[in-house]
Amino acid sequence: MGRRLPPLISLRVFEAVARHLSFTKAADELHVTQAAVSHQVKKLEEWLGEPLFLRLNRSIKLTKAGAAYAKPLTRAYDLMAEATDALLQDAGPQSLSISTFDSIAAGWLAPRIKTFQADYPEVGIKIVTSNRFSNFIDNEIEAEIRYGDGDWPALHVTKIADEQIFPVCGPGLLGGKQVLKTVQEIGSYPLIHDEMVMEWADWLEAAGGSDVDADRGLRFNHSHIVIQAAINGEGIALGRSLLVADEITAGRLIRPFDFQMQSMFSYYMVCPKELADQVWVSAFRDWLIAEAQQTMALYA
Amino acid sequence: MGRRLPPLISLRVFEAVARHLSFTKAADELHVTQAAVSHQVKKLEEWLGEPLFLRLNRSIKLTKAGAAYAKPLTRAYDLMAEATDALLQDAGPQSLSISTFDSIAAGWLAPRIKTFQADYPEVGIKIVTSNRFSNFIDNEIEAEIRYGDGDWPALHVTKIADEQIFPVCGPGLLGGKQVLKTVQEIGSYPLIHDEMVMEWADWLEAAGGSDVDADRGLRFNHSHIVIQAAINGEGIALGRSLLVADEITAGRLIRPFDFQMQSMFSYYMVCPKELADQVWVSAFRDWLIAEAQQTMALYA
DNA sequence: TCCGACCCATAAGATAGGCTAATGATGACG
DNA sequence: CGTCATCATTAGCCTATCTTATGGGTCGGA
Repeated sequence: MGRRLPPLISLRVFEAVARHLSFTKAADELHVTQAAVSHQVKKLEEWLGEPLFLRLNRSIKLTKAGAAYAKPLTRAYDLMAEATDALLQDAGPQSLSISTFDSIAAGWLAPRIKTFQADYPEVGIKIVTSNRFSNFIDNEIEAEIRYGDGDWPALHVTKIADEQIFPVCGPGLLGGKQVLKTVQEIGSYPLIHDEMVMEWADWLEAAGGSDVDADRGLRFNHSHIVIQAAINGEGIALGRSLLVADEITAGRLIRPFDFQMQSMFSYYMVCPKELADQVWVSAFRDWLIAEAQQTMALYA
Repeated sequence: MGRRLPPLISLRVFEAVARHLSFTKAADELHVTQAAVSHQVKKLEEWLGEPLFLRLNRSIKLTKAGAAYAKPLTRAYDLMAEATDALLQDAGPQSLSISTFDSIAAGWLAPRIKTFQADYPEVGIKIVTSNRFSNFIDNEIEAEIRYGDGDWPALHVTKIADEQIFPVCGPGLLGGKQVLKTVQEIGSYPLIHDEMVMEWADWLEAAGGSDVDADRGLRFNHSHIVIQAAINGEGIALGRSLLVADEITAGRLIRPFDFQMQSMFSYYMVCPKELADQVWVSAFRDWLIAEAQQTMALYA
């Protein structure tokens, strides 16, 4: 006879519920829905043949049996978590190297990465910028943030965010006006072209301004420089939602016209398939998704 | 940030492997295949990004990290198991009432049940014999062992064993001979008919002895009495594999002719669906299956 | 007293993770 | 050397788990 243990997932869920005294809060902690928690608790109660919670109108209470049960479980899970942390700490100086393009690194990732570092101080994070995709062969990179169509069959791919394309310019450019009423007014200002994004002509057509002359102005192959030029008041550029978010929030860029068009490309995190579930890699992925969601909320 | 815990199933598997220092033995303990264990260990190692075992040729060794990890895990699972046992013990005098026909209770279940009791001394076991199926309405029965076709849609049904039908008789009946060479020789002895099993005529036809007169002899509606009559040398009866196993083992019955025919009915354990996963109910089910398998191994 | 907010339960359907079966690889042991 | 014992790997199935959507019940505020 081995040990007699209930279904482990149910146990874990029960323990979380017992700590929070709330199905909903436990669901948050475990990143599942309240319904899932309800199921698991019910399952455990049936397995034991014994109710663990009293369901009151707007709250729950542990039964006597439930309270007695929860205490050692909390202790057990603490032990596990401690042991896990200890192992992860000791397992040499862990490092996570992330590769991405300059523009993403400078315009979005670098300003945010410290919050990830704060959550996982034991991981050494290295950001490697490169303007070509990594092949992951030499094992020097664990993960890469890519802008593209998501079709990389040999790798583990997770979409981080879609991207919106819209005009941006320095706040002084419009001479007091904050917004343009018609697309056509864009024609009165110099344009800045970014070879990494769509053509102005395409955007203008989608926005209903195909009669505007789309060829005037400066042309760069680097989004970061485009953004700098726009901030400096050189003209109106097509901004990529993720890359201009901070400049807009800080007021260094404004959106003179609010039509936005979704790019055919998106941001993805990729990594070798065998690293997909590694704890730091997936922690980083979760963090990326959450940060991107927060950034993109600006454009909802 | 909640706790950082690996996939729980992988953890549990790892802990078992670490105790046994064997994937195969751990698989036995956990009632899964060796392949499943291999998968889970691999998964955990990938999650942690750290090997836990050294694979030697015919054995494994914990790595330093693995050994340090296993110890607190064992402690954690012990805590859980203790807490679970305590809860199950305290949760009032637990009882398990099992209903079944007289013949099964007397001929097979009763002589074996003490081994179940020994494994689970804290459960009060009650065997209720009845010659009709329980309706499970009054909640006085948790489970029932049925002989039939398995088609009870409102209940949780698990097959326990198929049944073989074959001739049995007391060892003295054949007057020194231990076996009969042909089916036809059965015609020289009195027959005992059991209304709960198939007709002798059907069995004889299947065995190639349709010319034997199948109507002679005593007729009972109770398998237990049929078996007693056979033991007493009253004639040859058709024995049900499960019910005559002990008598055969003890030498009180012999099989004069070794053709056996599978019954169209089997043994099933049924219980209300909501009790199917309750710990004692499923422990009993597991025990039943194991015992039946052992009994049926006689006839393989 | 009616409405909205908050909680947990339940049903139905989708999905992912775990399991199995089969087979391969490796080295030991007789 | 062949055989056995042990762990690894692959592919596919299946079931437990999760989600979405909904409902019922209660409390508090307008």
